[in-house]
Amino acid sequence: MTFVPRRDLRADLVAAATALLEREGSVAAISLRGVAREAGVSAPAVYGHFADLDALLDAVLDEGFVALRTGTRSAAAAHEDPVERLVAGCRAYVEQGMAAPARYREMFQCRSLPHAGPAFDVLVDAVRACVSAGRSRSVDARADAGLIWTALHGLVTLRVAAPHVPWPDLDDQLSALVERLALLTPEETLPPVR
Amino acid sequence: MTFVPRRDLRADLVAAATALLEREGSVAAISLRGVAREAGVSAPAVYGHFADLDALLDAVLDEGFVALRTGTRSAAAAHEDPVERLVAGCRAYVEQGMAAPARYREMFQCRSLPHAGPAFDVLVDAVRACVSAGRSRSVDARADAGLIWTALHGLVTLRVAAPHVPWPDLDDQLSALVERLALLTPEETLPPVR
DNA sequence: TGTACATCAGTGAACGCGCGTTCACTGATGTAC
DNA sequence: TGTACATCAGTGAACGCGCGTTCACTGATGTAC
Repeated sequence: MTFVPRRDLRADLVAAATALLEREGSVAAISLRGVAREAGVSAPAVYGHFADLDALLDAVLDEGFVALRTGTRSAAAAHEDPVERLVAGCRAYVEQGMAAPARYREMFQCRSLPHAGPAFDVLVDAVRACVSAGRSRSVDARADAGLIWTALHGLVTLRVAAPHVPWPDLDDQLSALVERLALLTPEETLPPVR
Repeated sequence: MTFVPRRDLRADLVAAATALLEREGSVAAISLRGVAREAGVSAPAVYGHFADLDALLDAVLDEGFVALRTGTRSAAAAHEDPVERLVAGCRAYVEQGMAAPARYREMFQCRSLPHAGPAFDVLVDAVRACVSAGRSRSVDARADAGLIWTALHGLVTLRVAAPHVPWPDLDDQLSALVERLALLTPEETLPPVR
């Protein structure tokens, strides 16, 4: 029995394609030969692990969805207060997106967004928790969660697209967006709903 | 003197590339030969009007910026009330973006966004007009305009990216975003600032 | 322990294809006389 | 009005290139005896 696998070429290929994606800025600029070159392997070697280039790129984007989901979940889980949970989750979403902007953009392009539904429900629940705690005036948590997602998506993509614009502090923008769109109220204003 | 120019191949090429862009979904999928084919002309004919494919694509995106600017300006100009102006301009922005989604996306990708500055100032002024009329509680019009732009950008790109999601009514979302992010107040609540 | 063999991940050469770009050309349009 | 010519937008053939994909292969690893 060997505990030292020589190499996980499949993972290396996904990593190479991910690096290439950020360097080139678009999946359309990525070639199977280019990924193989980046991974230090011959082009036909790719076929041992993926049916074709599309399957490899699918794996890259799937990894992005996993990172987005686990990142936001663990960030939210680190807080007890529902408002802090909501804001922390949103911040993690933006950070995950901006950490790999080209991958983030491609994830939301021409795909069925298979992971979107459950992830969005988590956001809706986070808003509902704020309402239950008397910290949000929202009367339609699902609709307001949609506004928040929209704004977070805009925050990631617009900042990455226009890096030369003198943007305000990211955290200030994020806090303002979440506070206003989730209709958050100062902690002391409203008593919890009975 | 002839008033019937036989054909404006330059305009035809830009139109062909624009159509191709929406069909393919990405500038990276567009080839010089493909554009020439779409325009019914040989590939070398392109060189009579553009230095290369990049110059042609620049013309396509420039046309997009012009459409975005003129569309929002004329929509805003149709209203007297500052809140109506702001909302109408924002709605026109979203409509222009969604009318040519692939072009819109590419406009905000890897480019210096040359037209962004002045266009953004128009938005800032629109928010300021609401403040002056006592219709907005904003204390930082520039920052709040940044939030609005962010949200509008997210609205266009997220809806286009996730068409299968059962989105709420576009106008409802747009109104809610602008109202909350521009800190608009009901007309009768505040008297105009003196 | 040593030898023969099966397995299989990765290689290198080859293919056909569409690409960007060049070049000499053609043929319609406009002008000079 | 008619003829000769200059202009110039667009053509078709050709080039070299990187691509995706195939194929027979190689050589290291693990197993059977």
